[in-house]
Amino acid sequence: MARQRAFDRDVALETALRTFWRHGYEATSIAELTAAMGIRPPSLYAAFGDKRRLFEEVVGRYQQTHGAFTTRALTEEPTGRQAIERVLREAAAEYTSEEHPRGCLIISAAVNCGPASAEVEELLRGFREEAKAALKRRIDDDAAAGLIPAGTDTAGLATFYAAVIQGMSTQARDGAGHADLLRIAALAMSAWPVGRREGVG
Amino acid sequence: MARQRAFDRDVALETALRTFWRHGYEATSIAELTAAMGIRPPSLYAAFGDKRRLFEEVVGRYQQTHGAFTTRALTEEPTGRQAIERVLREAAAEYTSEEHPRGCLIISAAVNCGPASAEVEELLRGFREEAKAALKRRIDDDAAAGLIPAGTDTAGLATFYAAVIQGMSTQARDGAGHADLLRIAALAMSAWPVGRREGVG
DNA sequence: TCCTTTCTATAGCGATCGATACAGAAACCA
DNA sequence: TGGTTTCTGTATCGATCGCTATAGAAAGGA
Repeated sequence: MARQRAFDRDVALETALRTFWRHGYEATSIAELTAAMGIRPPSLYAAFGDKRRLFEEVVGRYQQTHGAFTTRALTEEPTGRQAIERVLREAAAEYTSEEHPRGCLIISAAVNCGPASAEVEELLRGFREEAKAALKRRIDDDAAAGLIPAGTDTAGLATFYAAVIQGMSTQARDGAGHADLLRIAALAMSAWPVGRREGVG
Repeated sequence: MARQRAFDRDVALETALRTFWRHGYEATSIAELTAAMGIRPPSLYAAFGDKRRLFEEVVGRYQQTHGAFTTRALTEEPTGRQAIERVLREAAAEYTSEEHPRGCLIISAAVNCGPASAEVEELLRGFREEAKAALKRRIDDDAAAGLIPAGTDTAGLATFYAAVIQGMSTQARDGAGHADLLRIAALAMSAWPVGRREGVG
C-alpha cells in the first residue's frame, strides 16, 4: 500500500560486500558504497540501518556464501585431516578467484581500525577465533579416534593451520596465484602428525 | 642562528612508529599522532614533511630496529634452514613482545586503504615481496649446496614461510602468545624438505 | 481521483580529516 | 641590545566523513 523499493536489496548488499571486501570497513566510505550500489545515502540508510549494521549484514552474507566452504569442508569430510586438507585446498581457489576481491573478508577487512570502530575489529577477531576453534574440534576428533599420536598438541595444530590460512589470504592479496597457494597448502599438510594410517604408532 | 626544536625528533619518531604500528596508516590521524608525540601540527609538518613522508620514515626506522631481526638472521646463519628457523623463532618473540604493539608493522599497517593511500599499500607490499625474495635466496643457497633434494621448489618454500610469518603476525594481533607462535614455527619447520643432513637422498 | 504511505533525490547537518596562515616566542649573530 | 631566523601555539582552511531533514515522486486503497 505504498511506494516500493526501486533497487534490488540483495544485489545492493552483494555490491556492498565486494566494496568492503576490497578496501575494508573504515576505508570504505558511504559515498563509495552508494556510488557502487547505484543508490543515494537515504536509500542505503532506510534499507540497511547504518554503516555498522550494513557491514554486519555483509559479514553474515559472506559467511553463508563466499566463506561457507570452510564450514562445509569441516562438516562433510570423514576425518579431521581430510577436512583441513580440503579447507586449505578450497581456500587456495577461493582466495585467488578472479570473480571477486582476493583473500578473506573476515581476515582482512578490519585490520586497520581507529578507536571508533574497535568493535568491528573485535567482531571479526571473534569469528577468526571461532574458526580456529572449529579446526581444533576436528583435530580433536582425529585424536580421539587414534588417528594421530596420543598427546598431540591439537590446539597448537589448530593455531598452525589458522595461521597458514591467514597467511594464504595475505599472499593472495599480494598477488600470489592459485598454484602458489596450493603449494602452501601441500607444505602445510606435511606438518600433520604421523599417525596410524601412515603405519606408525 | 635561530630558535631550536623543543622536542626530541627521534623520540617523537618512535612514538609515531608505535601509533602507526597499533592502528595502521589511514586509521591514525594527525590529531592522534600530535597528541601522542606531545607536539602541535605545525611542529610535526616542519619536522617530518607530511603524513605520508612521516610514515615512510617510520617504516625505515622499523626496518632498522624492531624488524631488523629478519635481515640479521638471514645474513648471519650458515645455512638457509638455520636462517629461516631463526627468523621464525625470533618473530615469535618479537610479534608477542609486551614492549610494543603486536605483530609486524610491514604486514599489518596498510591492509585497509582507500584510493587516496593506495601507494602506501603498495610500498609495504613491495617490502613484503622483498622479504619473500630474501627467504628464497637463502633456500636457493641450500639447494645449490645440496642440502635439500634437487628439483625442490624453492620459490614455493619461500612463499610458504612468508605465509607462515604473516599468519604469525595475525595470530599475535589476535592474542596468541609467545609459546603459541613458537609452536607454529616448529610445525612450519617440519615442512622443510628432507635432505642430506637428515640421512636421505 | 484523492489520500495515505513509503520510497527517492537534493541539499546540508556537525564533526573530523590532512594541512597551514599567522603571530608570538626563543635562540643565535652582530 | 637589536636583527634575523626558525620554532611553537592558536585558530582555521577546504574537503570529506557518517548521517539526516525535507520535499517531491510513485504505488496501493477508497
